Amino acid sequence: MATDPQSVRNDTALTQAERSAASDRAMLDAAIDLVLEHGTDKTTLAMIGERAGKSRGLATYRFGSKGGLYDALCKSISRDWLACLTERVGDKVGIDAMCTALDAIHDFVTRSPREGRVLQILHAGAASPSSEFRQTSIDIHGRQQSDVAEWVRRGQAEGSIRNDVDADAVAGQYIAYITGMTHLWLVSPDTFNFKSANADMKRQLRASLAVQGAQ
Amino acid sequence: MATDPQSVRNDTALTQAERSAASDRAMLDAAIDLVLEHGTDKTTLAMIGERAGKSRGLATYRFGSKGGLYDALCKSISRDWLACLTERVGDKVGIDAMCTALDAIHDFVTRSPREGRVLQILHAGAASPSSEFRQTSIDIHGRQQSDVAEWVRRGQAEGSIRNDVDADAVAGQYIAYITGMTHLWLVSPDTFNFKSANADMKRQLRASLAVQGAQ
DNA sequence: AGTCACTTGCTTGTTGACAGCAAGTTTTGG
DNA sequence: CCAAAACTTGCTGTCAACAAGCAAGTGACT
Repeated sequence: MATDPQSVRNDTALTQAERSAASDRAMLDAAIDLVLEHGTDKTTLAMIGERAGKSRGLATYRFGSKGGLYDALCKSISRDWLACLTERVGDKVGIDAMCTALDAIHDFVTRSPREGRVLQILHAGAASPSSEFRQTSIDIHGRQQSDVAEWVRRGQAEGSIRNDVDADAVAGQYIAYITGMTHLWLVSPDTFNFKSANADMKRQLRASLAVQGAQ
Repeated sequence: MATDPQSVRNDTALTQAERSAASDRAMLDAAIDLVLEHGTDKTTLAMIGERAGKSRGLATYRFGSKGGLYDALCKSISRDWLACLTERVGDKVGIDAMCTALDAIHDFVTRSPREGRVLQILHAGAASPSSEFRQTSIDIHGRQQSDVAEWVRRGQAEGSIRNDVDADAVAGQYIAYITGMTHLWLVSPDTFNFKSANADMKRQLRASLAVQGAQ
């Protein structure tokens, strides 16, 4: 009973959990900076640890390996993106949900351009056979695709989407388009007009999915 | 005319140019193997030189750097792909050209799966800020996109494509879709049905671009 | 033909940097 | 005070990049 931890801990002292959470965040933030500057391969674990105000070895110690760190970073940003998406889409379904998702992508990339770019770079890296978050990337795409397919099915149920389209096929095309569009924007942001591409896509979605005369 | 080099050269002796061309090819072939096995980053220049039957230092000497080698490899495979594409498409225009190009992709990936996969991996790598063939990748996409836009315009000129669509916007969407589709197929070939995705896309192209009542 | 000056293809030695590990040191908390 | 957790430092093997060199090829001139 005698000891009271809080009485002897000053402002800077944190609990163990707080310490590690804070240093994890600092290192992931540093990793975002460095990946944007130098890419994933020319960023070193020592650079990440030191920019986070820690030692050169901490990143390795905490995340196990370079791939492990990027996997954690991918999951962290994906969480934010998913939060942004679900907040925007809410419980919309059908064409509305698909169009709102396009807006959500644009919003996320505008509000968090650094995180958005890094997420793209990481997903692109999943193409490599040696990638450690290949499976993570596959899972994310799979989940997004089944979400979209569900939007389409509910749109058909409520009568806003034609019944003669295959929900899974539409979802596949939609996800492929988004994947390609974000990749092209990432590689050359100047020659790619995100906003007008989105407007075109929305028009396209309505034209090909909406039931005749509806909307 | 006095000297006749060919008379004194035996079977195994090659001219300098032939020698370097042969070793370049051998190293690019070795690089394809190794990139498929280990990815770009875990493949070493020494491995490439040695699998090509040469020394560990030749790849660096000839291509200057790891990035330089991958840039050369990207250009080499792109040449084959472009040849395959132009052979298939010929002087088709409009929706025909766009659908044939989808078939050409499927053909190329079926006939040269190794080259196709490596090309995808390299293009994905262009996402990194440190990539040395970033510009190469941008140029290739730009050229493809303007080719597609030209197909659309000629299709409009010959009356097979509606006049109220914007050729550049259509080309952008088409290229974005192809980019995403090939990426998704690369990352998880098992969960992605290339053939049926192509069929869906063709239907989609005809539905959204064809003049009412034509075809 | 012969040999000499020069170029080109290729190999080997070396250096600096990095990932990953292991053995330590400091901080926390009971 | 001591165990556990957070963190640092020392070290090793590997790699990209470079540089110095060797050997085969090439052309010019006799």
